[in-house]
Amino acid sequence: MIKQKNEDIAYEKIKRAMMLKRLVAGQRVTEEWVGNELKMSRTPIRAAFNRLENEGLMELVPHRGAFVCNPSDKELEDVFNLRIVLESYAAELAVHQMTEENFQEMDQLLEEERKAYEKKDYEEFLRINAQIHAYPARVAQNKFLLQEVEKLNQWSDCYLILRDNFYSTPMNQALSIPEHQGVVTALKKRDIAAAKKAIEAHMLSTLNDLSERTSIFN
Amino acid sequence: MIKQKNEDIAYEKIKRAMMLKRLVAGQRVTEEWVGNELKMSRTPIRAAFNRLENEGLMELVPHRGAFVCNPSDKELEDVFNLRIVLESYAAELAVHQMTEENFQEMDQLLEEERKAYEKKDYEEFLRINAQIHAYPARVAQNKFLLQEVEKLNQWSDCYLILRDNFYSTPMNQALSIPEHQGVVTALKKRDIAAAKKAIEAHMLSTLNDLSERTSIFN
DNA sequence: TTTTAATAAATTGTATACAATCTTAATATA
DNA sequence: TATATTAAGATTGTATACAATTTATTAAAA
Repeated sequence: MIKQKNEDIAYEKIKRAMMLKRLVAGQRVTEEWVGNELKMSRTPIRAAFNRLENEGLMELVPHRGAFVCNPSDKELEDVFNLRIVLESYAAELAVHQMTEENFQEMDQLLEEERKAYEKKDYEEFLRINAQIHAYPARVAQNKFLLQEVEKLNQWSDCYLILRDNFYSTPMNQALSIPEHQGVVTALKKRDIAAAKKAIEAHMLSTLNDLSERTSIFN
Repeated sequence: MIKQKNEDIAYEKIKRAMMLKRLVAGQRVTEEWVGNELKMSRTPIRAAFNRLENEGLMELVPHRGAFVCNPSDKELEDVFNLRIVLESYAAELAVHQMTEENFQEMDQLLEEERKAYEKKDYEEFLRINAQIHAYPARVAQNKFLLQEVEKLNQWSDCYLILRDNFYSTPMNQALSIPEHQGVVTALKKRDIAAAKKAIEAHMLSTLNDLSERTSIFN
């Protein structure tokens, strides 16, 4: 059992606070305040802030404080479009490398996703969702690609939640299960065109759902 | 004039030391040692190390030290292939947004690149090279895409230099000038297929040159 | 009243001291 | 000699004190 560093714990807890909306978009937080909340000194908090800034989840303003990111519609669109490009590329690389074992693992992830949905365990659902999206990049074994796919996925989760748009209702999760299934089916057929189409459709479906929810009448 | 933070200065200087091969691939460096060299305390050095690790230029091993990255052939290939994907996508987004002014700016960058080559100012050459590669992503105004394109470009530079493969001789720089020209020409014609082809060809030409130089007989 | 200047407060940026952890070397034991 | 144990050293990880910088407040002047 390796002991986790405080700066890692701080990073995780701040991100989780965003996911649970205990920190809201645009909110100002200071190193001292978070340090008191987490009962740590400012040193590890500072390291965590830097990491979060680098990942686009916080904005650091010198001598003023740190701010939880407040993503615009444009930024969300940009991220989703980039995810389409990267995950499609990952699928292209992976499609001829996937073994029977890989397909079994993907099926199991889909199964676990379904269970998490039924249990209404949204944090678990998001965790598995991230694994599914990153799976082709993992098979492709391009670590730079994998890192970026995982990072953008995390961005998406935080952004959507901070904007109150997603996973607040379980409806959207229900939809994504068959869409994930569709991607896996295409990969099994080694049909890269179909896989890309399914990835793009799934990503846009998520994004569109978002646009609807953004309406003030929802 | 905004005063730069020590952690930013440290970050820049460490990266520059890599570019000038004062730090070599795999070399071990400690926070204390770098702090003494740069006449700073460990605090800003530590922040710089974290940033460099996040960008893949260093590897941090708890309680053992930090190591300058030692990229493998596979990693270099992976990065260049990813750059093809991202810069092609950027070109696709930018191709119909580029104005006459944009084209003039690109031409000017090409001109400056030529001058830097003639002056044998390699640091300047690399700086302009980075601007040229990032230009379409900048026009596309997807800040996530731009950030990633710039980051991968920097990786490439450091990796190539750490492996003694590039820009040690001016030959490779001479080659890339007409290749850059080719990309710009295609963009001017709004010919996205040609632009993508030119981008891919340029990237692979750089990578191939690398493979040749990797031979122990060179 | 509005603008300007000076001062105080808040916050980050940095240095330093100390604690925890890992590595290495020395020592003891089989 | 080989292996296990222990201790010492080196290095990062964390807390804290202080410096530098920015913002907010107050007071003064126009």
